[in-house]
Amino acid sequence: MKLKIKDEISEGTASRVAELFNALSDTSRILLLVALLHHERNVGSLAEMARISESAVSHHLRNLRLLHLVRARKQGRQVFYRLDDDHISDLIRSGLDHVQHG
Amino acid sequence: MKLKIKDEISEGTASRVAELFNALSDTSRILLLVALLHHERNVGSLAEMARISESAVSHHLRNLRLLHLVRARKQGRQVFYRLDDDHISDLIRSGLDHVQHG
DNA sequence: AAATTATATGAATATTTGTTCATATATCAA
DNA sequence: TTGATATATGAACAAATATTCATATAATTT
Repeated sequence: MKLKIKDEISEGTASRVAELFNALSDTSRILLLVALLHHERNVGSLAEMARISESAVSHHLRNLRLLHLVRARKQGRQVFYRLDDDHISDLIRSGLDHVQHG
Repeated sequence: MKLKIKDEISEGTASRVAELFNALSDTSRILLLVALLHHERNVGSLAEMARISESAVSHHLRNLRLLHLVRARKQGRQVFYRLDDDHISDLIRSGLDHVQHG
């Protein structure tokens, strides 16, 4: 079902939307989030997949956590991350879709 | 229909997805794009709605045009902009939706 | 307890980028 | 043609930010 959306929104709302998309506006973070589309993964595994240092991954995950895009689960000394909800994966899928086909 | 997406993509693909979302990662550009959700509008009207200078609007529109997010139509000395396709409005709607409800 | 492993954090740096200002181009009016 | 209007563009500056490096914390192993 497609909701109707006013063609004028508050600057505050616009700013929050921008903030959300901004979290998706970095190559490394896209690699991280795509890696989380199906399974949860720990930081080390994510670092490998995005080919950046674990420190860099940790910084990214912190931002993603603050925006509620990912959730953390600690198990022993590892921390497993997963996408916070289905809406996030839909957004990522839409972006991928737009780039690959449409 | 939900497509299955591999949980590992090339860095090139990730970079293009990031570039797409990056275009949506600025408050002014969100205000501009939301203003275009229903009607096409000229630059002056867009500047009013986003409350930034026409020059700033023009710079933003240039980037959005290069990424094929908006299309321009010249009529007399005015230039009317509209969203390039439905996929774009879906993305914006999803972002708004995520911020306002979900 | 000491050493090792996994992750987090703060500071510093380099790069990117949004806006402004000045100026350019194009179209219309007088 | 001259002047006014609408939009575009380039340079410059300030602000935001991704990564690295060094260090900290927490959990496990020896």
